[in-house]
Order: sequence, then structure tokens, then C-alpha cells
Amino acid sequence: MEKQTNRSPGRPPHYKDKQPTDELILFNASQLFLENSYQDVSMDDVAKACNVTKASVYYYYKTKSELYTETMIRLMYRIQNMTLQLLNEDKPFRTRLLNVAEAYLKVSVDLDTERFIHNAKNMLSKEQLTAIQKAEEAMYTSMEEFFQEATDQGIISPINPAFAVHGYISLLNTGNYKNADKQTIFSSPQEAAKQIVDFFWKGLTKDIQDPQN
Amino acid sequence: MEKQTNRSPGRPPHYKDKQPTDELILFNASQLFLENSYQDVSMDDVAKACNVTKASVYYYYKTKSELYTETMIRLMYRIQNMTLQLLNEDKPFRTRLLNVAEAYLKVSVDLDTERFIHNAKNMLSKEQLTAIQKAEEAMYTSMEEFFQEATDQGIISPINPAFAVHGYISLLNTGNYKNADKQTIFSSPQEAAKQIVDFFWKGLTKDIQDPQN
Amino acid sequence: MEKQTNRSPGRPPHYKDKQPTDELILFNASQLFLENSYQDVSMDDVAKACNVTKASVYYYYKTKSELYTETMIRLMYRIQNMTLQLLNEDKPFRTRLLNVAEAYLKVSVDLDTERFIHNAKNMLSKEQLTAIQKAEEAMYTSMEEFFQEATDQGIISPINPAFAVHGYISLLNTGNYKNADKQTIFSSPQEAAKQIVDFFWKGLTKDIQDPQN
Amino acid sequence: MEKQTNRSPGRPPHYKDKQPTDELILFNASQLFLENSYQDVSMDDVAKACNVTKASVYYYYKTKSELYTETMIRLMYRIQNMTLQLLNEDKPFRTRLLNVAEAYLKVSVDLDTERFIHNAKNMLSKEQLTAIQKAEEAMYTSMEEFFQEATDQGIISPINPAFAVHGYISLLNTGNYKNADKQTIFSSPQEAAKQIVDFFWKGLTKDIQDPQN
DNA sequence: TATGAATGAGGGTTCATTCAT
DNA sequence: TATGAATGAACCCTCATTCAT
Repeated sequence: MEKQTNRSPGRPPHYKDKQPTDELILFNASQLFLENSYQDVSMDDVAKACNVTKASVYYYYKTKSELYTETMIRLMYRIQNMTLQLLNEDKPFRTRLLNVAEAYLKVSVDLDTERFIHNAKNMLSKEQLTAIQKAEEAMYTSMEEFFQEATDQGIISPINPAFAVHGYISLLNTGNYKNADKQTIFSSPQEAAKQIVDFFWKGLTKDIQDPQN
Repeated sequence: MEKQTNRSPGRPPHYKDKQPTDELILFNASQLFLENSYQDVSMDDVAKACNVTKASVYYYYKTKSELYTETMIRLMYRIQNMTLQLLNEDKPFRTRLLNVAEAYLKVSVDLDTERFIHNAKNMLSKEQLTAIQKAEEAMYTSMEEFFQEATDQGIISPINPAFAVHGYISLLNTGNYKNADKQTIFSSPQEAAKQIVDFFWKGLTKDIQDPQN
Repeated sequence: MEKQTNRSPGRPPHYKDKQPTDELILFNASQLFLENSYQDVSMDDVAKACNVTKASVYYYYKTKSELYTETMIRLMYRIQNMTLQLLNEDKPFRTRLLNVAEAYLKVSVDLDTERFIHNAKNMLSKEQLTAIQKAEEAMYTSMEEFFQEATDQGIISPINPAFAVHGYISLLNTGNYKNADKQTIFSSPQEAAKQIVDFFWKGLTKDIQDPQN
Repeated sequence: MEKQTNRSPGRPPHYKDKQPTDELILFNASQLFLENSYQDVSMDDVAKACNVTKASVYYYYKTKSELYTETMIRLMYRIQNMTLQLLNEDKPFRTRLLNVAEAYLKVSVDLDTERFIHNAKNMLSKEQLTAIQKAEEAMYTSMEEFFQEATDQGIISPINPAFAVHGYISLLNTGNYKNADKQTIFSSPQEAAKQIVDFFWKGLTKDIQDPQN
């Protein structure tokens, strides 16, 4: 992967994958923080993953907690974007929920945003903590309107939209559970998504006569 | 946070009613580990919380990870016992679920067992990790039979019992969510319990004609 | 091994191997200190080897350095006794040297008294250090007279007796050398003893016409 | 022994003639390990001797045992070089042996390589132990050929060269012996060298008619 | 005589962070 | 922009030693 041969002369094209260093760092930090706790990831780990030195990481991010904060906010936005995109499609609400569920479960990392916050809370400044929480909140809030809309349209029963969203996400996390033998509850992410949304939908619609759903 | 520990070495005089030190340590460690991540709690913190020296903690627990393991296993058992006790009462299933929910939410600490495991996984030996996971699993499994029973009695629709339990618990955790302004979704633990079980119950019984519920 | 059956009535015979605890400790400490450095042997190690508690060890020996000192002095005496006994036999001097060499090499632990001292010197009080050194010195000195006697009898050339003894012992230690592959210089302790004494004897007698040796 | 180390962090200004830090550490560690046992030298001691912080020592040497290993290997090489240089001079073999002896004894620290190994053996990894032993072995082996050569030339009697070398070195160590009153066997290093080589030579040549030696 | 429980001091190691270049 | 070299603070853990029983 290191040697490119047969390069034609002239200015090399601008390689898309040659990310600016700060993005590179953010990307690798993401990976690491997703899989390990705040404390388990050292700045050296990040640097090594990026093939740069620790000092370089510090050149772009003043402190570890700042790097973490940025990483987390980005993560929240990414989840939010991915989710909103699917929720904005022109399909029945239930189908859209299923699509989100599948996307969410196929990532296969635990997107437990609460854990990300709880983990690091002692190391973050008040501002940093708040910044992450706001991003998380925005993510949740942005999803609420879809439930509100569905309620308004009589598709689902009236429900506290915040609860709907949080309940939805937390139910999704059961799809990632692994027991001591690394076995999951469901046979596949798709199956998990299906069953979870099935169940969730029942809760949403129990009091509704829904001949079409 | 600096406690003066000018006790001289050697066996302390025996006070009748004093809690045995190992239990004292376990108790305080519990508190600390519940509120902070594995890495954020130092053995010194534990020692100080107990008013003993670090060396004393090590007298009873060979390593930090061993202390953590014991703490977690105990925690799982406590949750399990509390839950089973409530689930074994002679009341309608739904009422029992509500009681568990209320008990669970009144503790007000996040009993997110997955987090406890994920957090420390890099610091635990394979055996320790498994031991904790087994305890967690036992906790979940012991609850499954109640859902099975309810299904058999036609009280709830057929459902994967493992999913039922995990979904139940994860829904409960939404009751502890606090946003950046420290506001919860529900106005009180009781209200949270009520709403959550309400919703959960709908999911369980959507396909049932239940004139009495 | 714990249950003795069929014991005949009456006072049990005084088991020879039921050593008084202090001797038991000394014995086990000996073993440990012979094979490991002062620092590598903890008081707990000693206690465990004796099947008693650390506190019991302290009951008999005020400090670790005191235990070490006693152990070392005993060791020096044991070597001295063993050696003197063999040197006092009614055999040709060279034979007696050979016997000592064989005895010495068959123990197979490195009896490097200098190492024992050097190792622990920072942990011993001046008195303790001196005590051990005196015992070592006595051991060496007691052997010197035999070389003196041999010189007087014209069996060996005149030689500084202290040098003779130290040279003898240090040559013996080459018999215990093991390289990285755990191979020794000689094929067996006996062979080692033979070769070493052979060589040593040449040095002692080069200037002597010795028809009989 | 408390040195004020109020240097601020970060890269220090570059002084031209300054010894590189890693060499500085190795040098000081050498001194310390030569005079004290592995366990008696703490990483802090090394750091203080170098006027740097412990963390700096760890910047260059990952563990204490690694530092020790490097130190020892270097030491073996230094001894080997010094020795080989003297043994390669164009002088009678006996003279060369004498020169080595004098050099060896003038250092006045006990170059007891076996002790260095025995001392630390419990703290070293298998690889580290072997590495040191290999260096020691190389040192010994490199000297053997000189004895072989002398044998081939009929200057000394046939002898196991490994034994010759080890015997030679171990005899030299008697020159460093100090009794409880810090008295040596010989009046000076030169005298020691002379007497020891004298004796050693007799052993080597007993069976040789050597009118010129 | 023997022990369980406790301490204090220190040692090895890691890590976020800094600064001259 | 990027880095090599350094620090200070903390952390886990061990161990000789002590004392009430």
C-alpha cells in the first residue's frame, strides 16, 4: 500500500483520501473512543493510529478532553444526519423506523451516547460536558418531531415524544447485547431490527385501529 | 478530600458493632464504581472512603480488578434479588412490573450493567470479565421465566423472553435520562415508572383482547 | 497427609522432624536465600514456606535483616564444619582437597559467600554486616592452617595461605558455571572436582619434586 | 539525596557538548548497578544520578529490566574489548595475562558477572536473561582462543579452554576480596595481579619444561 | 506461642501535557 | 506544520513492620 507505481508525470491529482491531519486525527480518535472508554485511549494511542506523533495531536487539539468533545459532537451529528435522512424519506412511518433500526444495528458498535458521557464526565470541563450533551439533545430532539407528526396524523397514539425517541433508541441497543458467550438475542441485525420495531410499534399503536399497518 | 489517617499500624481494638472491613470496602467501592467509571476510581479513593489505607484495601482484595469484579457481581445479585422478590409477589403481572420499575427508578443511579462491563473490559482478566457477565446473565435469565409464564397464561402475547427482559430494562433506563439542564423526561420516578410500564405493556399485549387490563 | 489413623494410645513419641519453629524458619529461610537474592525473598515467602504466618516469623526474628544475618552465619558455619571435617581426615592433603571439592560441588547451589554479602549489604546494619563477614572470615581462616601445615611439611610450595584458600574456593565455583544453554564446563560434579583440584594442585606444587604425587 | 529538579517540561535547549541523555542514563545506571544489587537501585536513583526525572528514564528505557539488560550487555562488551585488546598485544602470553590482571584489578569494582545475573534473574524476562548470558558467554569464549593458541604452541599444557578462562577470571576476583576490616589479601592491585598470575601460570605449565619462562 | 489486621513508605510504570526546534 | 525530548502527577501494587488479641 505504500508504493504507487506507474505514476504519470505532472502534478499529482488531489487525492481525496489524503485527509488533512486534523480530520485524520478526529477519524481515528472516533474509532478508538467508540470501542474503548475515554480513559483507555491514550493520546499516544490516537497518535499511533494516525501515524503521527503525540505532539502533532496536541498541535490540533489542545487537550485530550477537547479532542474527545469534538469527537463526540461529530459523532452525534453523524448519527443525527444519518437518522434524519432516513426519517425524511417518503415512506410509511413504520418503514422509516425500520430503516433507521437496521442502519443503527448494522454499525455493530454500541452507540450508547449516555455511556460516552458518563464515562468521561469527570475529565471534561463543564463547558465541554454541556457541549456534548447539547449535541446529544439536538440529536434526540430532531427525531421527536417525527413522532409528533405521526401522532398528529393519527398514525400512532399520543405519546410524550421525548420518551418515544429515547425508548426507541434504548430498545435498539438491546440488539447489540452480547452475553458471556458472545451470543446476541437475535439471529442477525436485520432480525433484531424487525423484532424490535415490531414490538415498539405495538406500543405506539395499541389503541389505534390500524387496518393498513 | 484529604483525610488524616494517623492510625498506628497493627490490629485495631475490636469494636463490637463495627462492620467487618472487607464489607466496608465493598460497600464503599460499590458507591464509587456506581457513580464513576472504573478508571476514575483509584484504590486510594476507595481507601479514603473507608477511612483505611490503600494497603488495607489490598489486604482484602488482591487487585483493583478483583475488587471491581466482586463489587459488580454483588451488585448484580442485589439487583436480581430485589427484582425477583417483587416479581414473586402475588399480584397481577403488570402490577409487579410496575413495582419493579418504581424500585428500579427510585435508586436514581444508573444501573446500566452493560456500561459497567464495557467500561472496565480492558482491565479485567478473561475470567473476571466472564464472571461478571455470568452474573449479569443470571440476573436477566432469572427474570425471563416470568415473561414465559405470563405468555403461557395468555396474559401477554408470545415474545422472545430474553428480548422482553432486555427491552424492559432498557426502557427503564430512559427514566434516568437527564439532558444538559439536568431535566428528566418524566416529572418523577413514579410517573416515569407508570408511563414506561404503560408503554411496555402495550407492546406486550397489543394482540390480546384484555377486557380487564 | 492430615489424618493419622490407628494411633496407639498414650503420649505420642517425640517426632524428630517436629522441629522447633525457630529452626524451621531458619531452615526454610536458608533454602530461599540460597536460591534467591535478599530482596527477592519476602518475609511472606519465608512464612509461607514454613506454613506459619508472617507475624510468627517476626516473633522469632525481629527484622528481616536479622533473620538473614542468622541464616548466613549458620550457613558459613555449616560450610566450615563440613569442610573442616573433611580436611581433618587422615589422608593425603591432595585427597582431602578433592573430597572437599566433591562435597562442595555436589550441593549444586552456588555457595558464593561474597554474593550473599554484597547482595544485602545495603539492608544490613553495620553490626550485622560485620557479623556475617566475621563468620565468613572464620570459615576461610580455619582452612588456612591446613595449607600452612602442608607448606611446613614441604608438600606444597610456600604460598600466602589466605590466597590459597580463596583461590581454592573461587576455582571451585567455576564448577557451577552454567552458560545460557544451562551447560556446565565439566561433565559432572565429580569430573569438575577432579579437574579443578588437578589444576589447583599444579599451582601449589610446581616447584616441588614430588615423586609420589 | 534530594536534588531540586525544577526544570520545566518540554525540550531543553540544545547544548553542543552535552552527552546524549540515553548514554548519560546508561552510564549512571552502570555505576549504580555495579555497586549495588538490581533491587537496591531504583529508577528514581538512576534518574537522580542523571539529574533527570524518572519519566525521562522511561522515555529511553521501557522498563527497569530493559535498562539493566542494556547496561549489563554493554558492561560485558566493555570488559571483553578491554581484555581482547590486551590479549592481542605482541608480548609473551604470560605478560599479556598479567596485563589483563592488572587492568582488571585496578578497576576495583567487583566484575563478578555471575553475580549480576544471579541477582536479577527473577526480574528479567527469559529473553533478557538469555541476552545477558549470551554476552557473558561471548566474553568468555573470545578469550578461550588465546589459551588454545598457547596450548598449540606448547607454551602451556593442554587444558580445557573454558575452564582456563573461568579459572583465570575467578582467581582474579580473589584480588578484590575484602574482609570485615576491609583488608585485602594482597598489598596492592599490582601485587595481587602478580601473585595470582604467578600461581595461575604454574597451574598452566606444571608439566612443561620452560627454561625461558 | 501465634496470628489477623493494619500501616507507611516506597517502587515501577503510565500519561497528559509542554516547549525548543 | 510537526516533532523529539522532557516533566509532574498520579496510580497500582508490594513489603517490612507493628500491635491487639
